[in-house]
Amino acid sequence: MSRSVPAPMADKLLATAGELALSWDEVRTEDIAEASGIPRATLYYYFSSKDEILQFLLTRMLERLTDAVAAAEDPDAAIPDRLAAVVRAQLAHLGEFPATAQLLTANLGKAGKLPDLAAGINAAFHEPVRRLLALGAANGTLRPVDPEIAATALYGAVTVIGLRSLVIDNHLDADEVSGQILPLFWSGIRPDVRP
Amino acid sequence: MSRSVPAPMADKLLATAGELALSWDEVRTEDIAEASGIPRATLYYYFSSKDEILQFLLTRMLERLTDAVAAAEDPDAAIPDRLAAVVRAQLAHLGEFPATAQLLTANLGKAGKLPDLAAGINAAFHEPVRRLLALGAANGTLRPVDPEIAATALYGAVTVIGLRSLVIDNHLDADEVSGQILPLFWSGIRPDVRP
DNA sequence: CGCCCGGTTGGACGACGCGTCCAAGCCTAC
DNA sequence: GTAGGCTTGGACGCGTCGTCCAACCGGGCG
Repeated sequence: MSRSVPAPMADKLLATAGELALSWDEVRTEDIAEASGIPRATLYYYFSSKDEILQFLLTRMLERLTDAVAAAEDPDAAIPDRLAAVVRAQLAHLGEFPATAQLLTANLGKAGKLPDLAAGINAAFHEPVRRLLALGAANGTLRPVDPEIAATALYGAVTVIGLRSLVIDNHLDADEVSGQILPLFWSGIRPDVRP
Repeated sequence: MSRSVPAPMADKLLATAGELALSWDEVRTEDIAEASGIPRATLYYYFSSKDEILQFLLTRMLERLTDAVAAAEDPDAAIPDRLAAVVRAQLAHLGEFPATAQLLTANLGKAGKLPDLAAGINAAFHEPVRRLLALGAANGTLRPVDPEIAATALYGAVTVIGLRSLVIDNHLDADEVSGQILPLFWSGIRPDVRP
């Protein structure tokens, strides 16, 4: 169990994530200390292991994303628009904090064993989409599909396309990318019927 | 550079992947030795590092998948059917070799830095889908979408849904899962127009 | 037969990073 | 001024990786 981390230290850590290697076991505690300016002994005063530092970075990132998604949604708008807003907010977050986002996917092996991280991914990515898909199916503004499956598919598509954009282009334009993903999921790949 | 691995040793290693922890840095070389029956000294005779063993496992897995995908495709069938066959073959492979598939995604951080692994993922997952999407768009059997984006989206959706099925249900029925993914991508989530 | 040579193996070893511990310093509150 | 909590440097034990070597095995060849 870690002591509650003082805000300035949390900021330093989150700000420093970009300078660390992607594969967490190639990051030495001394690297974290150097990059963040927090000495090793102090890190171990607050965290009981290196993996707990990773967990801290990732849960903080997911909490912020969960909040950003909630803020992006206009409860009065039509479901398809709300869904678009959620996806755009998720992509915008990937673009804003690329380092932690890549840390998450690069270390899914560790992350998968931490229950609260799985819950965080669910709260930030899966659940907001699943809810809207179910609502839309119920009121007829979306075609009825299995919301569980479709939400998972969107999660996979959004994160993989987002990370691909980050890796290849080294940046991510949320409007541009969501403008590519959403029409694909909206209309599918069935050819338009000729009238 | 690793010596060419004798076939019996390769088989032992691939067969043993399921007994190893998901996070590669939690796997000790001694664990690999015990699980596979190949002594540590012999492993280091063929591989120059633990990561090279991981790379070997993953590239072999991706090569098999690439072959399976090529075999599943009937060049005379219609593009949408060929696309469905490709996706089904990918899911079937995830179901058949769940351990290596999970190893791949759990250690993307290491895998991402190895160029031939990235190429392997492309050859097994991305390229076959991209090609069909482009062909279908050209001959009108698929709605024209950016094949690059759509192939990436399908890759994300297929792997994430496949792994979710493996983790939750502990098995994967390729027909069932492809029967859920394909209609979603085929028709999208736009509500059907009332005539 | 005796030799060579490549593969196989056990065991020892150095390097290195993690996590622990302690003692000294510092600051604040009382 | 003193007590208690935070901060830090430095040293240490421990486990794992990767290396090395010497011994062994078995087949091919002169």
